[in-house]
Amino acid sequence: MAAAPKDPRPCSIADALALVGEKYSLLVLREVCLGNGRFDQLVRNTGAPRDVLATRLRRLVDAGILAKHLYSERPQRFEYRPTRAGLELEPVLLTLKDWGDRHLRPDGDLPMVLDHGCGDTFVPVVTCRACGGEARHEELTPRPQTPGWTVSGPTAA
Amino acid sequence: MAAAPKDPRPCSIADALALVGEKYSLLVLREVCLGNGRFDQLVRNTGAPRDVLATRLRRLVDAGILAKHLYSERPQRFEYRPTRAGLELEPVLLTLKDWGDRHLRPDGDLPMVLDHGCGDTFVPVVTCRACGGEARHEELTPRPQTPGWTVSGPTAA
DNA sequence: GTCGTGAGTTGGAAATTCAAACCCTCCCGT
DNA sequence: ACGGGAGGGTTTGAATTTCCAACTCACGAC
Repeated sequence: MAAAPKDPRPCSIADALALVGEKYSLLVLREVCLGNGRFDQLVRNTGAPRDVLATRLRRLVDAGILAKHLYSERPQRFEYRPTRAGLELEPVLLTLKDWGDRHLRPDGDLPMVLDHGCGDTFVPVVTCRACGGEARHEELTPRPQTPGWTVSGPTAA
Repeated sequence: MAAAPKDPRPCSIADALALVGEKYSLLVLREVCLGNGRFDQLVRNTGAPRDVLATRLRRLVDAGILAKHLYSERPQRFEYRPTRAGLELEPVLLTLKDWGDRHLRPDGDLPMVLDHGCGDTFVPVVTCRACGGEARHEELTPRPQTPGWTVSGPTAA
């Protein structure tokens, strides 16, 4: 019989969400990736209260997702920019945006469109690094590496 | 001069997060996608308080992301399963997991590994539907479709 | 009958969020 | 020198949420 764990499942998704899953954090990252990294821009564009925004920014900087960038000495003025690690969260934003575009906008009236360098409109597809095929739920088999944690069989609706 | 908007930027990311961005929602979806859709499993595996979990489940069902599935009449027992829309959030989970695996586990000690149908370990790559190329930040040009909202130029760190 | 299981609901204390106001440093025009 | 204004926050107190433990209700098993 499997152990009856008291703590939640160990999981990189949970760990990632502990850093960027709080309210506004991903919206901050969105703006910062768009190049709108100043405090007042972030307040306006995300709608976050100023104090909450200050807290989130500290956390994201501490986590190495954003960095403060001086754009003016005298008066000292900073701008937040994504670090390498922050930019690597862009796939999360892209897939989330795509889901929202497809499921929350039946009219097809998108607030933002991305153009890809190839000349076409960008639509994300998640593929397998090894074979290049699109990720389909039925072709993914989860293998928990921690004893006591299981998955339960057919996962379709 | 651009308008000075009072409301936050209209955005599918924000709209999607309004549905699935609350604490535990994506962990619930993770478990449900793994096939662990029963209330007590969700409590144990996500760590969510029972009342919060009940609230989240109602919201996700209302949003059409999960559906209740009767697995036993007398006594009536339900299980939550992802709908089509819920399964289409899997790319978000996959990219988030990958980020967590790479940035939050320097030891390379992953709590879960996914096997792909192709026989290899699954690692997600986000590609452009049109050209098949991997999405790179510098090759994506955002074009806001709503007047008054801008993006500010170079977005690299 | 009493115990155990599954799926929640209830009640109150603790932690977060929110909005508005405030502060500080500098730059500018007069 | 003085009065704005902009940028980047901090403070304060009220409104929400979260958390946790305990409780409920419906059954089935012993």
